[in-house]
Amino acid sequence: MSLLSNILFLNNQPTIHDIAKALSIDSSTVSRALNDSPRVTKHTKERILAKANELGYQRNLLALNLRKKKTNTIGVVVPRISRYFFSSVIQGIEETTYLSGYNVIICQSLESLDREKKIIETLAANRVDGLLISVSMETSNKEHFKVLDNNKIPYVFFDRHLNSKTDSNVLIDDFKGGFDITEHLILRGCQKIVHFSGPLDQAIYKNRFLGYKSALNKYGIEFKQEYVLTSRLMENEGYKGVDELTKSALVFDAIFAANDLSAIGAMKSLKEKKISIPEDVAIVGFSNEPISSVIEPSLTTIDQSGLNLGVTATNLLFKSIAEKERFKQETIILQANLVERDSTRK
Amino acid sequence: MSLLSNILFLNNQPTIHDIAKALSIDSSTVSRALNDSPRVTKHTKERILAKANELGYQRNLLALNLRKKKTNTIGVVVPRISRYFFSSVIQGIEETTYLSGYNVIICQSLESLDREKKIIETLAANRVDGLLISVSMETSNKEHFKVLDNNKIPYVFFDRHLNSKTDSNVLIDDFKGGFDITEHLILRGCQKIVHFSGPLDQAIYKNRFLGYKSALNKYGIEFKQEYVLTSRLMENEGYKGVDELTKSALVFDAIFAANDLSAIGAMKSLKEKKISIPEDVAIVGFSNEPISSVIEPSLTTIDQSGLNLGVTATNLLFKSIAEKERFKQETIILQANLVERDSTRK
DNA sequence: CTGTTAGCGCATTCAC
DNA sequence: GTGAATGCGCTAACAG
Repeated sequence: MSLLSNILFLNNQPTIHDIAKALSIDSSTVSRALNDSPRVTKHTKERILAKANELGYQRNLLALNLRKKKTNTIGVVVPRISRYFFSSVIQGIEETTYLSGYNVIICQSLESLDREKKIIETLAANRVDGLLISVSMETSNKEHFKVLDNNKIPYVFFDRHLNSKTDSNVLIDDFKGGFDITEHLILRGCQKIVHFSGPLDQAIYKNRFLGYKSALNKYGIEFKQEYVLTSRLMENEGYKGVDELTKSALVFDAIFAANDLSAIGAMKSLKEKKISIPEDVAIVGFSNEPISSVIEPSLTTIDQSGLNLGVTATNLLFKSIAEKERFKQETIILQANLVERDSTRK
Repeated sequence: MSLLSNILFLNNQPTIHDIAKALSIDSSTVSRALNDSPRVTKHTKERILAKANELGYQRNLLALNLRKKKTNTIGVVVPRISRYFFSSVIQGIEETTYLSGYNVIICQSLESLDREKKIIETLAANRVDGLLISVSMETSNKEHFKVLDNNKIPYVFFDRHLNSKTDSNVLIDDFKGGFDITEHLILRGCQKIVHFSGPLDQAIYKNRFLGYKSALNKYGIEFKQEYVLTSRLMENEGYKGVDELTKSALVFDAIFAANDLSAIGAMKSLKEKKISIPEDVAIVGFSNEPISSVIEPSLTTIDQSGLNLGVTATNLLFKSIAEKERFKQETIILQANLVERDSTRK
């Protein structure tokens, strides 16, 4: 029999039927034993567990999930995992899911709408129980979320959202962040503040921009369009932004960059041009990238606490999953604080 | 009928049977049509597709994969996605899988053996077609890989491996890297080179260490144990390392850190202590972290090209998956080049 | 070209 | 406490 079972099991992964056959019992009993059902004798339970171990049995989650119509898995979609902000959000997500036994599938859209579409379809096809997403820079509507609605898969936007009250969102107060950071610069004596902005059909960049304008307005500083440089906020765009500024001979005494990458790029360019940042030009970024404190200790930023955001978003999603039928949409806005790295500056 | 179908489909995700019933045909025809089989009339194909669209049908990959015994998915396990090196490897992996229609599940062990075990079990239970892994710092044997062997799931180690010829590995030539970097320091006049090393039961750290020793030997410099500081190479450990060195009053003129994090930590500490790095102490890291060039333009590193590593590892895994039965183990060693960031140094 | 049948691996109802 | 039967959603062999 040992030989027979060896032949039978050689090329196939063992199933509950295999272990049932080997023990001359029914597979349903094996199933119960493996799930530690109280309706199975201790004795048979032990025999089954021993056999399962012997055969190297590993339960098939595909079959289980198909049967249960639940995967215990949530999908996470971010533009790029290499961005510190997103990996810290993921950290928060995983901490939360780990405790409740949920699994996480992490996907990167790489700022491409096409990839985002494909990812969402795949996740829906894989029947994830829910979805956490921060949309790509190319995403401005939620057509491709219909698949999720059709399949009743709940989802929560975090950080990068679509500005809709009918969605569930966990957000940073970007308006206040933009306002605070601009005010901070003004109070330090800056009057000609350049703003490196992102795509304005993206709610977060629009709100940061509006915060910027609002602060200027409060202090009676005239808003000038030429002080706003719009890009996709990649590092090289921050770099080129400074180039443009110096070439155009526009006078400026501060830069408020709408994200960390562009701030870093700007910093590099200023350094190369030997424009002394602490004295002549202040840069303020929108980030919780810790590395920035090394690059430029005087860089002031808005700390977004990705960890907290991740935890909050996951819990909101869990709530939606639990409520199942017609879950109520909800928007949570977290406050982010201005962090001045180097308080010795004037 | 429209009402009936609405009631029927309200709470459940539509299946091929639903669309078959609605069209009074068999589900197998629907299946064929959805897979664009040539054995279905154009006419019925169109009817089916229209209906599928109308119902918001989304195929269930759980069922498909269960049936086909293939998931078209590979698992990737790394210590931390936030480490630039790993996220660049992932970049390479995704580029390769994207082209062949494979999906990727990314998991973080967070340097914990326990988590690594659980992750591998989950991936095995989910029947991934293969696995790419860079082990945690706590991993020194492959007991927990038995599940994969039992289920005939091929796997390839990249970067952090277990030094076994019976595995498939895609590696960096760490010995040569350690040698090159040490030689580089010696040729620049350094004689008292401190080495920040990692757990020596990890092949990569051992090999970097052996490369270090070998270079010292070549140039007739005596190896001294007190010049080697072993830790888990986190940033704060690099920081504390320098503290220890200055406290112990050990004379040194260079540091070779076995990874980027500890190099960054060391750099910070030196900066704070106002020890002029370019003149008195040289630091050399083992990394392709691009940010380091901003932190300290004079930091020389070994460039590991994570992208290339990811591509190579994925292709090797694909080969193993294709060969299926008794795939041959293979080790590929990639060369990494020394990159001197600031060539103006003496 | 389309329908019938069977089964992937599992859990769950209903019997006994 | 255990077995028999059924079905999750899908594809593939076999008919016709």
